Amino acid sequence: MTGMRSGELAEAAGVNHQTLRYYERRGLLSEPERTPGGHRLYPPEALTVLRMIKTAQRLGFSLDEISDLLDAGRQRRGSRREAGLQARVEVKLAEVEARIADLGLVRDALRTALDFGCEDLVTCVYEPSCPLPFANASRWPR
Amino acid sequence: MTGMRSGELAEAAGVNHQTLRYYERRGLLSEPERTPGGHRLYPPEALTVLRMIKTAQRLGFSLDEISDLLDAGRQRRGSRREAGLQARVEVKLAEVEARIADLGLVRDALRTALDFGCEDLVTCVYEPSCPLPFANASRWPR
DNA sequence: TTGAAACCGGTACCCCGGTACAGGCTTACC
DNA sequence: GGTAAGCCTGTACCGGGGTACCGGTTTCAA
Repeated sequence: MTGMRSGELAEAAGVNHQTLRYYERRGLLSEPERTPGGHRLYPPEALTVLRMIKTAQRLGFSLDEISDLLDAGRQRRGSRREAGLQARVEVKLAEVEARIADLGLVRDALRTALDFGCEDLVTCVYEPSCPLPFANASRWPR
Repeated sequence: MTGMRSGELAEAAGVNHQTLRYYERRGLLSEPERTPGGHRLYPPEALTVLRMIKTAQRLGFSLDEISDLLDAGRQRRGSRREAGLQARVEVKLAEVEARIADLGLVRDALRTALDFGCEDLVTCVYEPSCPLPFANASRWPR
């Protein structure tokens, strides 16, 4: 009866020990063996799964998406069923690129505000020459 | 007794009418006049403030930060106190640039996963040649 | 005058990814 | 066998930015 205790695994993976139970509830981490007294005993694979989860999170996948990814992987290794990692990565890549493009616009607007020397949003919004993107803000008199 | 009704303002600003009360509670929108019956009557400035809020949110500021920004602006117009918008924009610009850089790494990792043709994270993590950044993931035998 | 639409305050709930706490049991070591 | 550290379950809470529902009141136009 070997395996890692929950605290040990949490430490190795660099997560809070409560997170392990949370992932178990969410179905990301499968239920491990128990000692006769009911304490969890994780196999080494659990650490691998945790690292995968963290990597995927880092790549922008939500826990729900990661759950799908893991399930899809488990399916695939049995039957020849639909893979999808490639397809999902493509989708996520497009999302990330869109987000980068959008943040680029934000960055430009912030730089503009610096260059222009904006000192107060309330004044700026009344200032026709202020280049900040006040969407649809017709600038009121007074 | 003129002014916009709450539904009118919400519509004009493109926000949910509940959001107006929420912003009022958070101190972003000051309490407007009321009709004798207690209905809110907003001055046109309220729409301006809402557009400023939305613009600032778009630039990456949180509602707390926006609240500060608005307060700072109000202070400044009275006394010569505390400038701040420039400084805060600088900080926010740095944050946005850091986020862009980080997302650039994520994008690269996703592209790598596509190029490499990764089909399954569980397999990949055992595959020494897989280039995905499984941080600290020593690859287990079996 | 009547009736629908709009508005009121209060409170509860949503998503997301966890984190904390309470009260009790198990394990490990001396 | 004692005791401290570690673990168990269940439940509640965090933050950020809202959104929904309720029962009751006000407004406005026909």
